[in-house]
Amino acid sequence: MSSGSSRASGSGSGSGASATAQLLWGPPPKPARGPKPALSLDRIARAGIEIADAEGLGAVSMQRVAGLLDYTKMSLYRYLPGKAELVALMVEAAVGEPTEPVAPTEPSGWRGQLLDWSHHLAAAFAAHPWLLDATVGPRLMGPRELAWLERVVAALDGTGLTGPERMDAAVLLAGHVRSIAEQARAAGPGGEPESELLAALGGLLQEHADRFPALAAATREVAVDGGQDEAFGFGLERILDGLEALITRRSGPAGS
Amino acid sequence: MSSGSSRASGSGSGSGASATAQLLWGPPPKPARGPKPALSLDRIARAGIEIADAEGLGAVSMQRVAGLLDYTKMSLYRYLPGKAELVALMVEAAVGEPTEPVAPTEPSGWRGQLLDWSHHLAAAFAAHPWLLDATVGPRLMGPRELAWLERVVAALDGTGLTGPERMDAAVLLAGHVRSIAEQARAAGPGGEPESELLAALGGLLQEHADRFPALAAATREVAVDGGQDEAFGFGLERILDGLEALITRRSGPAGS
DNA sequence: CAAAACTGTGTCCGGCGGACACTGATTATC
DNA sequence: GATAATCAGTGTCCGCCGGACACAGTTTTG
Repeated sequence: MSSGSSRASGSGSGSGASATAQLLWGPPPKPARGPKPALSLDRIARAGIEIADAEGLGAVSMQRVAGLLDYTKMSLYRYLPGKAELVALMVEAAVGEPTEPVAPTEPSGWRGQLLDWSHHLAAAFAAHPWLLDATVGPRLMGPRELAWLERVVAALDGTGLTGPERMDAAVLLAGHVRSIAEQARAAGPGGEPESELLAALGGLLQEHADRFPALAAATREVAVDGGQDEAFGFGLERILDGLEALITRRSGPAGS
Repeated sequence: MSSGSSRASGSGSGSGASATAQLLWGPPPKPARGPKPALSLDRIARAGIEIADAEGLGAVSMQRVAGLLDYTKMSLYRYLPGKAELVALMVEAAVGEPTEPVAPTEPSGWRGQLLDWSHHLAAAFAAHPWLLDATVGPRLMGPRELAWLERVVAALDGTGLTGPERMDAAVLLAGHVRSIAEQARAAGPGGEPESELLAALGGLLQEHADRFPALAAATREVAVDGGQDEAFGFGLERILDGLEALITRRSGPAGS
């Protein structure tokens, strides 16, 4: 199901969406009658994260997670309806609480807020690269994840942007952070500029430079410039510039 | 998976990267000695696309593809080293040849070029939603895919942007198109505004509106506004505005 | 005509997510 | 305190996946 993703779940017992919602949003730890559970959702999620951090999301299977906790695979199904829910919990645990706004809301402070937010999000992706795999496609988000979204939308309060526009801006920013994070991962966990993959791609590009003249020329310059950090900042500044242009264009003629 | 995705291949026989490269870039159809192959890479890829279009990338397995062609699974391995290569071929076949630039390169024609390019890319994602799943993470790109990238980089020739900056702009645009395409897919293949998933998310959001005030307020307005199309255009205009700001800022003081 | 080379097949393996029936511990009720 | 309901953890089974490998059949080369 890993790569398959999209529409696959919901085959088994519960209604997939609401089951996930219950786990992510309303986990009332009812006092039960039988024996006390030896495991907990938190421990399970942390075990999954440990595996994913070390070997990627593909290495996370029920058996692996259970084995790491010295239990059998089926024990986990007493806590989670399926693997999709496990991943959802892992994501929710790994993203962490969003950081507080740096400064209340100075005039044009939104730009600093968004900059800060983007860097924090990028840091989360860097710390847990598998988040890129776990957050693709339509899914149900947890409270932590929504809180991140809330922060960026709230930062745009008072800018004159409509609600949908603020949402669109959030999507725009998040998309950029994702793109760069994926690019950075392709280049290798460390700073090595040449993963076997990038080297192969570069070789092919130079080999067929006649078919891709602009591209070949552009990539030849990359070595001189920095790397992914530059790309991150560049796109970020472009987006913020674009937002600023819209905001001033709207408030300019009427207000100040 | 999907999700497995990332680093999983390369276990078996050939060196994963170069094998894929050979299939995508240099397929010299050598005249062979034995019986003529009854299948072809093209037919196999098209069968895979047919399944993926109908049921998503998760439904694409060797057995399914082989079955659709009335062959057995192992026959396919005579043509492809593994599933990763199959997906790579499917992507390369599905993206299609990039469209020609609309107008040579008028002054500030780059903006129209990029707009056109983005819409064509969005159309590709809409026609084959599984492309979103198939193009995540570090992969080797085929000539068609590189040609798309080439077109956007070429469109920025003569704008004063450096090579890396042009690449960064391409990543920025592509990331935006991806984000919107994923959002659109979540809303449902048709135009239904309420997939079960979005409804659940909206319900949760209103239920906890106190924790996400800005978000709750922003999403309440969504119904009034259009939908994903607006989001696409909005982000696109912001990015282009940001690029234009940089371009004019650079060439302004010196040139015209 | 033989031999080599190649295509397609059947069978097997380990691993995956998950269903289901079961044992055993715990606790609420009488 | 005895009993019955309930729930945690286990073992076994299934179908499906990607892939390895040996084999049969066919066609070209010498």
